[in-house]
Amino acid sequence: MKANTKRQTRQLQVIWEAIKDEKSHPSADQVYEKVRRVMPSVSLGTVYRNLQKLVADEKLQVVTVGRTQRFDPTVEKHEHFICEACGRVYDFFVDSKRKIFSSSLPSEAFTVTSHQLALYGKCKSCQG
Amino acid sequence: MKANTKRQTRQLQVIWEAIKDEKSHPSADQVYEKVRRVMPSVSLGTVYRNLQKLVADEKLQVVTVGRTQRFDPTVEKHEHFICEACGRVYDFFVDSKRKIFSSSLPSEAFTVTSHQLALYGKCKSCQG
DNA sequence: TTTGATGCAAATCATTTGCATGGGT
DNA sequence: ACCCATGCAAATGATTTGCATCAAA
Repeated sequence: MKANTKRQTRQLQVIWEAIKDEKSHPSADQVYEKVRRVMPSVSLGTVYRNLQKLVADEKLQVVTVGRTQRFDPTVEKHEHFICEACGRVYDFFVDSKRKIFSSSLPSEAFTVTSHQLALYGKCKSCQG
Repeated sequence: MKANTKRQTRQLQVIWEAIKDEKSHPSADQVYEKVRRVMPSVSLGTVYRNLQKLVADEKLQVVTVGRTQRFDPTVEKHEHFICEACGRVYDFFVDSKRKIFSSSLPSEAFTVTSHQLALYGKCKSCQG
């Protein structure tokens, strides 16, 4: 907790506690509902603002599914599999990315700073 | 023009004309503005509905940039480079994708039906 | 005490939808 | 004539923001 985070408020602590071990890639609203249980007076705006801070501090990553941002406490570089049946998001790791990307750029004049790879399909719980 | 498209309306024709040779990956609103010039009475809702039809008919592809859908008349499978400085979107093609993806799935129990790869950075017009 | 953070509500942005009317077929 | 498509406006969903007040430092 540093950089963009200037004050250690109780709501920031509670929000971080609510998401730090989440594997479900919750939306801001889902985080809000979870935080509400322990701090009913929290506001949705505060949840949004603190999630932004955590992202800026690189304690969270964002995955966009449809029109909704979802938050992932796994910050190591990784990719996502999005189940089109149930909406669940799964993390997975690829090692051989670097060479793939650098060999297929539109031109050397393009500087790549990041990338995003998402696979869509049916997860194992939704087969059949 | 078939499948989901049941009627050949003038607005559908005009909307298709407006986007079919576009390289700029316009948003619905940008298509609307362009269509308005030739058909001032068109409504934004109609533009949205017809863009959806064209996507369903596989005459257009969607690229999501931030919270906004952008439309691409290039329907062959390809990837996107998104310039974080100017917002422009560039198409590019990768051949060796298949082997990469199939070798890095979370598990064989996951069925992948599509994927989306986007590179972010600075395009050649925005260097320096 | 100072000033960033909060709660609340209103605002914004992109997109969708309900409904009466219009226009393809 | 049928009934899908349109124009319009209101509704929706996600997220942001203005502002008076509160509480970390």
